Amino acid sequence: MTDIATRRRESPARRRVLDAASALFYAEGIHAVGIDRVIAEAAVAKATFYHHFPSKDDLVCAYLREQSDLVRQMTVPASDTPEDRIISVFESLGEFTCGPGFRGCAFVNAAAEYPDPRHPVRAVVADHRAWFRGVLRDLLTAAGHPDVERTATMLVLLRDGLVVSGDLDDSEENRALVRETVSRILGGKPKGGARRR
Amino acid sequence: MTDIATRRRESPARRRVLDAASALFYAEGIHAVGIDRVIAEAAVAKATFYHHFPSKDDLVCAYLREQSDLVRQMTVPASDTPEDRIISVFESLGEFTCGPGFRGCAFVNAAAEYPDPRHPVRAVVADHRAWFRGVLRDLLTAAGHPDVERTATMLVLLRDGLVVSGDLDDSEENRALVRETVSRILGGKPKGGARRR
DNA sequence: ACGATGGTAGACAGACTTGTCTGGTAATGT
DNA sequence: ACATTACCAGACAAGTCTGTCTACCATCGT
Repeated sequence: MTDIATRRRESPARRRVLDAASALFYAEGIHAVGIDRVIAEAAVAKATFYHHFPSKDDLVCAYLREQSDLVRQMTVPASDTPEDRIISVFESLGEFTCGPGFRGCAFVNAAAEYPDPRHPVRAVVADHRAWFRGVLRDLLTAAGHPDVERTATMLVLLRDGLVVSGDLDDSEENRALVRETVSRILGGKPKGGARRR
Repeated sequence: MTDIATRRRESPARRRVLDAASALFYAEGIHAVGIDRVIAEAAVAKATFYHHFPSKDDLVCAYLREQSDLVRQMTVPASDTPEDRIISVFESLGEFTCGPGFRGCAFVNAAAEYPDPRHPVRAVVADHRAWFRGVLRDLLTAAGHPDVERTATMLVLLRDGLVVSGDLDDSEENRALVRETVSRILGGKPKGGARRR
């Protein structure tokens, strides 16, 4: 979606607005950043801003959609086996949470600020999450995993844990455990109704 | 901390403010709820509010401290074996995320709205997380688990996953998988450096 | 009897919020 | 040549935000 050709065609002012908004919203939170801050940082007139984005909500959705696009472009797991590809996805995630400016997941953080499930922002978040779950489902299926749906759900839990704890706890410690955690989740074979106890 | 004796001794107006603030902050977010909303809901004069809470930040911290106290009171895992107690803690959490008014974790949501790690709100969040990790560490130690620290870290990741995904995805599905997920995390024995490939 | 404490009601200040509107300039496509 | 489009600068409206302040009332311990 947001490839180079599209960017070249798009208006420079709009680009500056989106870049400024992304940096500010992610670093400081959405409600905490006013339109005036965004247009000042983007060096854009107010009328120009409202020409490209009819409301702040539109800007927020555009910000999240672009983040989703960027994540999708970066998530191209290139490894030998499908199982290694799953591990690769999560190791990238673990490294991401150790990055210098990491402040949690843009989607989780945005959802915390927009509690109404019917709000458009929530739809963008849900769309992104559905995509990620689909990636995991495909990889598990390709790996011939015997319990695709349930394991995909568990891996989504791990994903959310990594982005939250990566912001609030020691992200290096988490990164060092990513591989082992994925292995434990993948490796526990349920084998019918037999439960440990 | 917040036991019945303390509550009886405390001022009714302050109690109403804290109750109103807790409900509003949790349901709608902190930045989205102004002081005027809180004092109107609590039926309290503005001067009275600022008498008990010098600033909004103080109110937010008091809200989170009380939530932490409530969680600690509710987290009294009564089961036979320590391992069952761990499962019990997470099954309670899974049920909690299925509750009617569940809107995610108060601490995670608050942290999303206060990105500055040096902010007092972040200290309350960190304190709560340290307590929870300590509970897991103690239970794992009591259970004689061979890998206490690393497994505690993984279980914290699971906790964060449950509270985030419980708000954004199908919380019933997560609840149905809690027991199995904890088992997989506990059960995968690292046994020296042997890694699956 | 009296001061301290805790409470109510509401005006006020000053900053900040989103969003609209006027007016003018520059580039671009037909 | 001309209309459309994109852009800039900034005033403005109407509301909300946190926090302060005045003025008054009730209760209670000493």
